[in-house]
Amino acid sequence: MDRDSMDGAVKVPSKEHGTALDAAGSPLYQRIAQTLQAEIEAGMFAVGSMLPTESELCARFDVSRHTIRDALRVLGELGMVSRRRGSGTLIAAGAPTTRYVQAMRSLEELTQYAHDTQYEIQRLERVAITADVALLIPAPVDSTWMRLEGIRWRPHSAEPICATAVFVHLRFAEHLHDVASAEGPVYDLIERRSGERIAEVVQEISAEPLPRFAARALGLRTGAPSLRFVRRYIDDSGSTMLTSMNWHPAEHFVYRMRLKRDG
Amino acid sequence: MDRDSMDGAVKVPSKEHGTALDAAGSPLYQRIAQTLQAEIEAGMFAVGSMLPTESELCARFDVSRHTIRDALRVLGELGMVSRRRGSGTLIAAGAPTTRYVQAMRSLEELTQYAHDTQYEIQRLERVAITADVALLIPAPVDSTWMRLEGIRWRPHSAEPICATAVFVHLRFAEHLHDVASAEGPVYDLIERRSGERIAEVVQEISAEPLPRFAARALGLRTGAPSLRFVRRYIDDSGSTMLTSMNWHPAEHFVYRMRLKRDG
DNA sequence: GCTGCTGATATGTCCGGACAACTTTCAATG
DNA sequence: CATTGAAAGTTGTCCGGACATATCAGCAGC
Repeated sequence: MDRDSMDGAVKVPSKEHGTALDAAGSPLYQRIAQTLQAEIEAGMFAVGSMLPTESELCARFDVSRHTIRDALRVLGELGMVSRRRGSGTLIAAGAPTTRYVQAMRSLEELTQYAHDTQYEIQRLERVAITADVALLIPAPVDSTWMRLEGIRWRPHSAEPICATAVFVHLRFAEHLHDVASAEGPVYDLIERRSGERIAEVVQEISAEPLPRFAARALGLRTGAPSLRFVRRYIDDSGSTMLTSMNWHPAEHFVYRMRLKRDG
Repeated sequence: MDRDSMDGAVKVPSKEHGTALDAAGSPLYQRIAQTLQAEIEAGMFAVGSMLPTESELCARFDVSRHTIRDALRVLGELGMVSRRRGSGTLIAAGAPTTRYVQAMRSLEELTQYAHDTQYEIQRLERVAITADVALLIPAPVDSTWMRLEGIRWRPHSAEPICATAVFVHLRFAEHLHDVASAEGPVYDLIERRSGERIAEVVQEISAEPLPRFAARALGLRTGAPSLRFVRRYIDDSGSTMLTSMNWHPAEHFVYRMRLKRDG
């Protein structure tokens, strides 16, 4: 009944209309967000349960609904709560999530190939998936996919950067007819022509001996040490659109990534 | 004078009070944001110049200031504009930035070692930096650093995961005296005890032959193929706090990362 | 010419209210 | 018992207004 008995750590002394920075040095909605964050971190609200409703929080802190919504928006951006119309505010995490992020503007930054490198396609064929690549794509053994084989070159260099094998799902086969003369990476071609969007990319990096076809393409012996990248391009439903495999000779390639603390 | 003459692509037909979804299927502020985004991308507003003020946009779209602010907040989250109180809204980019992100809650996810792996320290010493590691740390040749040498084990396995060499800046030497008995990774120890925060991590992955000390620790021959990770932990000022180097035997390790399209 | 003040202007914060859209609950109905 | 439908509750959207605070241009004064 008496709402004053459950006030919470945020003092609002004068308060007649709407003056910023009432008590402390930071805005009211930020202080409310900090109070709620501290209470969630302290376990006063259990993860998985519901936060009090907006109107209850309005009463508790004695502020307008707009101010409460600004505070809840801050918690949402921290990943601590998730909100659903009609349902309420769910406490999603006991602490701010995603403290370190690697961000890139485009998928080209993922591959780290310079913009002026050239891709030479040596082969384009329909193939039945063998057991060794079935796990990598992933796809059922004996299912049919399009397979591209090629080499990537630096502009004025005699040495190739890497050998590649790209497996593309059959439903995109029609978009590959002139892939040899097209510009840019294969996934970009597929995304532009089919209209399907890449929702996620999974990249696996490992040290592997060169398979025969890659060794031949690179002019090295089969089994020579190499750095292998397998990139799966995945759509909204979670199924693989295409998988690219790249073998880099061991001596000539370093993959670099940078993570920054966010906030 | 006549504000109707400069209306922009967003139709607001009926409109008497504030009904959601007036014309199309999405809220008004989102449609306004999309309109402005398209205009910026089309070059109608130059990058580096100022967007019209909130009140001008209110007049143009014939909506309240609150709705305009919601739209500008969307553009801000996309990284296209940056706003400054008293100054105005600066157009920061011609297209949404950082479309793909890899996020992690802690740096332990970067290393991908399971939580229950154990780190056995075999050596702790002051060393003068030699030319071959000077570039990796990076540090001047002949400068003095602390060097930790060790092996990481899976709990009930006879085979080690990797051999490691960690170089720690001298100013943290005092925090390493009982590192052998301490829990958790070295960077975490340093961060907790020194109070200095890691602002950034740079990781380099390459295929390298095993150096002698690592080969001995892993029970393999020198020069055997391996996957090497070099991680630099960097403070706010941009200087390296510590650098960790890890050699994984080629057959037993795959580094996996996942990037999602955001928004 | 430089400094400092003043006023205009822009965004930030906060209040109030109203209706829309969605979810959940529960009672009535078949 | 299962299904439907109404009602209550909750968040989303949008309007109006007011004042606070930061920025900048211009002007007066030294």
